[in-house]
Amino acid sequence: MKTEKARGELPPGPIVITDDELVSISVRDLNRQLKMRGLNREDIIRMKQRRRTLKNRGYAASCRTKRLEQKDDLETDKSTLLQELEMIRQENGQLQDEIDQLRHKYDALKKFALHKNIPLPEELALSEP
Amino acid sequence: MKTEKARGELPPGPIVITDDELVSISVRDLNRQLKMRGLNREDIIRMKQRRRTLKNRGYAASCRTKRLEQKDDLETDKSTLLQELEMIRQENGQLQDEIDQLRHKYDALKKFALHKNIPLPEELALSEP
DNA sequence: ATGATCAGTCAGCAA
DNA sequence: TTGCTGACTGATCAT
Repeated sequence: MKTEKARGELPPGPIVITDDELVSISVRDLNRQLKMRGLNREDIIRMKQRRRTLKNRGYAASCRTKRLEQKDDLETDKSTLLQELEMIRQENGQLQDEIDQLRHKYDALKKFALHKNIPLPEELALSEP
Repeated sequence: MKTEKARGELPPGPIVITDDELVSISVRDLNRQLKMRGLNREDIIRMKQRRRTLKNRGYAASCRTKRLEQKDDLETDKSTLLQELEMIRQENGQLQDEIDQLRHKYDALKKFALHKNIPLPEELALSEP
């Protein structure tokens, strides 16, 4: 970052405006200020260019910040998804266990009926693959 | 990218070496070459600096490439995880359906026994919340 | 004109 | 010395 020049109250001199002011001032006001003091076309062009450069400096900073934010977002998304996946995998295992238990009990019930020679209705006698 | 200067076969002149050569040559060889031709200390310093700059240009390119790759990796990881999550959610739903079906059939079997006044063994008579 | 982004340059850190 | 990265600059593109 370039150092900032201190500025008095509008002394007509070579240093007319600080960087901060130059970037924030509107084009209209800038032109007015430039006209108020008598400035070379060269100086005016230089001033305009300095303004553009300062703006660019800001844009570049935004760009970098944005890039970092996007990266952070992606990383956050990723770890969130990983956690979510882990949760669901666990849930999945529990469901599988539940199925196994149910199937066991169902089979036991059928076996009981079979031993007792109790005929089951067709739709209840089917086995589960 | 800066343009590349063509070079003849070691003519002792101001242009001694191309950019490509300058970045790839070893420091030892560079020093040898510089000594072979009689060069100012200034020219030598300039040459060294040019070499460093060229190297930096390459480093910057690597840095950008790397950054892009990492971003791509993150994005790939993310979409993979999303797919995986979708798969597992579906699987989960299927398991849940299976459980519901099993539970229905189990209940039906118990109800059947109840109507027929068939006493069930205790561990088979329990209901599942 | 403004804003964003790329490639190149330099400073400064780390290996 | 080498390699990497943050910040700055100018070029270039789009709005």
